[in-house]
This record gives sequence, structure tokens and C-alpha cells, in this order.
Amino acid sequence: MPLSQLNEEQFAAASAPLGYNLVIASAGTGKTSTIVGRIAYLLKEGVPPEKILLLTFTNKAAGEMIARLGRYFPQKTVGAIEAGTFHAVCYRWLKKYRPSVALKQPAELKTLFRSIYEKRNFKRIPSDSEPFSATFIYDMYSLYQNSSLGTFDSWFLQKYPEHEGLMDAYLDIINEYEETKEEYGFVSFNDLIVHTNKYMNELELSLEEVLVDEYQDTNTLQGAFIDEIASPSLFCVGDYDQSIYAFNGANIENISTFTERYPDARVYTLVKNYRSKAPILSLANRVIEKNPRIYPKTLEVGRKESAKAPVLLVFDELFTQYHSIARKIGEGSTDYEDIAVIFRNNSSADGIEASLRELGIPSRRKGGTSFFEAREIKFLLDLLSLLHNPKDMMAFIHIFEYGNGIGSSLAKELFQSLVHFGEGELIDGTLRPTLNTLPKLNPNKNVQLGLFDDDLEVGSASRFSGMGFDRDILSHPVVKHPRLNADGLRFFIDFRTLLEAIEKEEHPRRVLRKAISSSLYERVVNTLSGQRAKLKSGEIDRFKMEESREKIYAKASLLLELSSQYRELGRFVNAMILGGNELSEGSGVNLLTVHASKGLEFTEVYVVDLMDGRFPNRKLMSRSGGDMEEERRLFYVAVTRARDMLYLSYAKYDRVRKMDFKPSPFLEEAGLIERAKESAMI
DNA sequence: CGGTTAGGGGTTTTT
DNA sequence: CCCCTAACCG
Repeated sequence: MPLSQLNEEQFAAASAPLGYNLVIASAGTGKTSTIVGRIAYLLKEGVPPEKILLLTFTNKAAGEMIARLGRYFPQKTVGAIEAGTFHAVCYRWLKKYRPSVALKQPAELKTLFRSIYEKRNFKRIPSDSEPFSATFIYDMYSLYQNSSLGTFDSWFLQKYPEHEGLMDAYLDIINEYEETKEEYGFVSFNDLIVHTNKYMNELELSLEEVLVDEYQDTNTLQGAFIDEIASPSLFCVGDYDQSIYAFNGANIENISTFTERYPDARVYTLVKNYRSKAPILSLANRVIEKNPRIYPKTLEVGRKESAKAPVLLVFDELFTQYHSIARKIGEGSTDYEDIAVIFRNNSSADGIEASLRELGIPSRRKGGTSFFEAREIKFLLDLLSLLHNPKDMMAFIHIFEYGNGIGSSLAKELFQSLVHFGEGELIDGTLRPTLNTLPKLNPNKNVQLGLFDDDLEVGSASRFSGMGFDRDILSHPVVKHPRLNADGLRFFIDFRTLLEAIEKEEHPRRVLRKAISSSLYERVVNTLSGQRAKLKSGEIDRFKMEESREKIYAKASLLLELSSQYRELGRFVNAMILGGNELSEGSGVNLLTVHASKGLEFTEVYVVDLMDGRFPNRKLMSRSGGDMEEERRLFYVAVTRARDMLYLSYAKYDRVRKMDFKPSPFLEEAGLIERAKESAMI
């Protein structure tokens, strides 16, 4: 049984009576085992599995915990436990009464937001201050949703009172943005929780206990979600020293005021560390002690065996650092899978990845950047999104931007035209148009200036005659759009052919198979592989292009494989957005940002680019959200990922950007650099 | 000249 | 990937 494997302090927490329980679990103290033990305890006490809700920070973490329980309880039992991230759980619940939820990537919604913003003419609004950019307002609005339960204007004006004169315009933009999302059926990550909070009563939940992992990183919105559930029993596990999501509204008060909000709460503290050897732990403690203590705690060493002290590596140049570390990894005896290179900023990853590859050392980077954000995959997902939700103008635009001579503006007009031809239905308008004239279009012009609804000059189909097009296609009303050229029309024809073939399909796998072998995709693959094989001279390397094509089709088959376990298009696409970047391709040395390393552990860890400015990231600290304490927690999280060996490294100079660096102050706090020695050096 | 498309350069962390 | 700018079109 999982319970019998717990130590005393873990057992005490796991077997706490129902009620409000807070577990302060420092790095490496067996947080996961304790949560697994807690669920085992609940099940043994007769709590029905479907009345247990487990909220984690990644879906992978939830999956692993459920899998561990699966070794002791029947599949039917553990399968009934509701588990996942806040977002995944909200999605599941939301789907029940709002079946057509189309989850959209933040970048996508930002584009939508910007297009609404750009229609406004701020010059007409008298104000002392320059209006904020669309991106900034979008980011602030998103942060607001995560961190405040009041109104946007009062939250925002508290920070920027001088923008009062512009507030009405900002609110107007936000309003239209919300309406447009509604119209297209779009939902953001935040909306998943916001909407669920609103409909909580209709869900008629009767949970007996809610468990929250990584409680220190819950934000105000998630806190409200937990409150709305109104579970009679809470089991919240966290460590304020590992709170690193302030930029996402993480509210450390959720953990620090727990005992005030629940006066009869019990607090358990786990301090026995089983992960890291003593010198690593004492280094971590030395640094984190500089932050204020919220609940008292001192980490105790569980692993007493002899150990090597953490090593500081100093290099003259940034790439010398990457190369040397790669060589060191190659010469060492630790399995590649047990090694992690951890950095503050993603920009460090490319250099390390390249250095490892040069030596033939396999590596993997967590997340979608490599797979789900690849354009060849995004294209296919956009296609599926559009088929499932033909109102998705964003997906349509992204698809059509691959057509030669088609940009976002023409793509938008084509979308509106096709919808018009089909009397509101994109697919009808494309395959069997009933209306034959171009609609009045509303181009991206300043609404406030009164410019709108231009009549388009009608282009004649005769401009395509003699170019080898079928008479059938030339009778389609889309050819009347004056800015559509021959290449654009060819693209449309391929789109139409594919749409005809997949219109009636529901299985993601079958749709994908047809899409991948279509001539539309062939076009996209040609464009992409051509771009990737382009030499500096502008010539295309045929060999490189062929290689690139193969890679693209290999990725596409991987997506095809992933799709086979889904029966419904919408679910597949949403699942890819919700959990897609938790998948990582390949195997080998792990390359991770500090944020991505949360909750993981490795035998050997390299924390790189420990230069003042980069880690701590001074640029972020000067913006809202971040501060030195948060950066220190990030350092703490990074070093406590190490079990046996810890290397901390920095470079003095960046030869590409011609920048000199000083070592991170955390190295001094860790006792690895003496201040006097360092100042003598400079 | 305005609007649009295409391509080059710098980059902050996640569900 | 987002922003900026150069080329291009009508």
C-alpha cells in the first residue's frame, strides 16, 4: 500500500482527518508520494473515487499519480477519480453543457485582439498619455483575469491612473473582443476557469475532497474556483519557496492566509529531503534563507551518503560554455536521460542543443516549440479546427496565408465572401454556393472615421481564361474577388477539393490522413521545405529540401498517430492545445527552462547562464509581477532538481552581442564566489 | 499614396 | 514568434 511506504511526517499528513488541510512540502520531501498516499487513505476510508478531485499543475503529473494508484487499486476505481490541471478539469465540465468549446492558443487570441484594437483611432481621444499597445492591453487583461475578481477598469487604473481618459476605449476594445470570441465560439485558457466559475451551480458537484498540488502557484482565479467548489474537505500541498508564477497572477496569499481563511485548518510540514545530497541541499538553503520565511521550516537531509560539492564553472565566452558543458556531458558516465540542463530563459536552449548535437549527444526539449508550434503541424490543426468549427475565421486565415499572394487581409475577405455565398455556411459557400454576388465587406479601417462597407469592384472570371482552369471552377463566385490571382485560385481549388473529401468525416484520424496526402498540404510542404532549404545566396539546396520534406511528413505521421485515440475532431484539437506541450519528442539530455523543470528531478543538473541580468532576469524584474525574491525562488527550484551532482555555470562575455557579464548574485549568496575576489577581478 | 504582402532581426517565464 | 521595413500592387 502507498501509505505504508510513507515516513512519519508524510503519514501524518496523508491520514489527516477530513477538513481543511495545508501541507507545506519543501523540495524533494516526497510531495507526490504524500498525495498518492492521501488518495489511497481516502479510498480506504470509503470515499467514492468520483467524489475526489485532484488538481495538478500539469496533466502529466496527474497521470503519473493516477498510474501509481493504479498499482494498488482496480482500474475502475482510479479511473473514476477526477484528475488533471485546473484547465483540463474545467474543460471536461464545460464540455457537458457547452459542447462546442473551441480552445484557442493565446497567440491566436492576441492576434484577434490586435485586429480589434487596430480599428480604433486613438488620435481622436484627448489624453495626456500615449495609449498602450494592443499586446500590452491584452497581456494586462489576461493578468487581470487571473489575479482580480473586481472590474478591469478599477484594477487597471490602480496601476495606471494616468490612463483614465483612455479607459473607455480600452473597455470598448475588450468588450468587442469578448463578443467576437463568443461569435466564433472561441475560449481562452482563462475563460475555461472563468466560465466554469459562473456555471458552478449547474454542475451540481458533490465532491468530498479536493486535492491541490503546487498550491503556491495557484492564482486568484484558481483560488476562486476552489472556493466556488465549496468542498467540505481540502488537501492543499505547496511550498512558498517554489512559487514562480507571479507573472501569471500566482497569489502567494492563497498559501500564506490559508489558516486565516480556514480558522480550523491543520498545517503539516514535510522537511525530510530524500532527493538531494547534503551539499546541494545546504547550498539551496543558504540562498533561499535570504527570502522572508512564511511558515518556519528547515530542510533535513535524508540522504547521508558521501557526496561531491556543487561545482562552479566559469567560462570566458557564452559558446565556450555551451561547448564545454556538452563535452563534459559526453565524457561523463551518467545516462543522458538522467541529466538536465536548466536555464532561466529559453534563448539559452538553442546554443546548448546545437553544441550537444555537434557531439552526437541526443537531447530533448520539453514542449510544443518543437512539435505543436511547428508550422506544418499548426496547419493541420487549423484545418481540423476549421472543419469542426467553420466559424473559425482565424484558422481559415492561417490556412489561406499559404496561398501565394494571399495575406491576412485578403484571406479575411475570402472567408467573409465564402460565408456569404453559403448564406452563413462556409462549407456550403465553398462547395455549393447559392448566392452569386460579392458581399459588402468591412475592411480594417478606422471605424471612428466613418469609413466602412466599401463595395468591391467585381473582378471578371475572364481574367483566368486560357490558364488551364476548369469551366466549373470559373463559375464559382469567389473568382469575382478582384484581388484573387491565379496562384490564389489554385490554392482555393485544392482547398475545395480537400474539403469535399473530408466534409462528412468525423474521425480525426481519417480526416488527417486525407489532409496529409492532399495536394493542398503538398503545396504547404513545398513552401515550408523551400524556405528551410534556402541558402544565404537565395538558392534552394535540393538535398536539404528533400530532407526537410521527410522531416515534415514524419511529424505529420506522428500527429496522425496521436489522433487515433480520439473519436471527435473538437476533442482532439482541444486536447492538443490543452496538453500538447507536455509531450516531448525523442530522448536524451533534458533541456528545460526553470519553469518547465518544476516537479522533476535528475541525477546530474547543470544550471547555465548564471549571469546578472539573465538570471536574475533584470528585464522581467522591472516589469510587473517579477522581483528579486521571485528570481531567488527560481534559482532555488533550479538547484533543488539535482539528486547527486550540481554544476552552476556562467560566461563572462557574449561575443555575438558583444556584452560583458558579471556573475549572478545568487552565486555569491550560494558561497561559490567571494565578493572581494570578484571585485578584484573586475 | 495607402494598403498589403513578404522577409529580416531580436526574444520573457505557462496552462 | 512579433515587430519593423522594404517592395509591390492598384
